[in-house]
Amino acid sequence: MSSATNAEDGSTAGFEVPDYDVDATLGCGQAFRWEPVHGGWEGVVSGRWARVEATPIGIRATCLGDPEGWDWLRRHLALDEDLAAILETFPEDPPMRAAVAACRGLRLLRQEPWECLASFICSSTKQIVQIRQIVRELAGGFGEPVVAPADRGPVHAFPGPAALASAGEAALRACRLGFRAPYLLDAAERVVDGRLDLAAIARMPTREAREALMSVEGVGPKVADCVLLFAYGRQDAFPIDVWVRRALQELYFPKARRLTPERLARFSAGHFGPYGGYAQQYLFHHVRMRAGRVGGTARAGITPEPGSGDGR
DNA sequence: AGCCAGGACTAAT
DNA sequence: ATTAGTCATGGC
Repeated sequence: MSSATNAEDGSTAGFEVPDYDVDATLGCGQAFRWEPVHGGWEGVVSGRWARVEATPIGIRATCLGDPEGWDWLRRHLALDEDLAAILETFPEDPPMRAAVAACRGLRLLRQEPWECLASFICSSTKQIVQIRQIVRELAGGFGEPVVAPADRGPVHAFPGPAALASAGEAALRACRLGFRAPYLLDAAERVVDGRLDLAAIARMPTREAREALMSVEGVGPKVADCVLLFAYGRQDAFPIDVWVRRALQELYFPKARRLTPERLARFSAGHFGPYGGYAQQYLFHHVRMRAGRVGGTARAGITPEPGSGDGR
């Protein structure tokens, strides 16, 4: 930390961080509660409202109340991660190089497991803007109020499993969850009654942790990998969604007719190295930016389609 | 109006 | 062990 100021009702601190792209990190679809406000990003971390802005040498953060050393935010934002060392492990191929060139400074967050699991249960066959909407409604409906600047309107923490378990399926469906409502309910009930121990998962080998997560209804391989990667720091976990699947096919298997999920998973695990999940997020964000799906509406005619010949 | 979305589940081969 | 149908909902 290079500087800090403390007012009666809030604190601001500057952090020197090389290669930190705030927009890419908070807007790339790994987390759903950070929102762009007045040139910065605002969200709720560990029950606290926080604002983050990019500076020439790193980031500036603001919170209300006692920041208590900022470890909660430093950990969430992964400020201590050696990004350069991670990027060096990426494979030296043209698609990977292009992705890193396009969004260097993107970092994986360290999210709270329950919020991450619940959010990605809501994510299946939903657009990111809709996921953000669902998560916002869940927080507003069932989350604890959080102290925030008065002009922001009411801000709520993401609701804990007990709050969602007691909400009932109908109330969850009212948040536009659709068929995912019973899935989220199942997850909440498992955490509440102990069948799913989110703290124990942190200590499990990745394979075992993945199985434990997939015991929840509505949690398949992709959602489990997202939680392993975004919340549990298993940076070799490689979520394959429709965007990543298309990117892999177009960029690495332009001739292949169709590849089974198992074959793509095997290729990814072998090709992208110990930080494959990190590489995956670079590919994901790169193709979505290229398609105009980040920070606005899609531009006509650029949406990637299989066989459109953009890859090489 | 029709297609698609950071999928997973189920039933039928 | 693979494959199609189904599930809500909203953006484009």
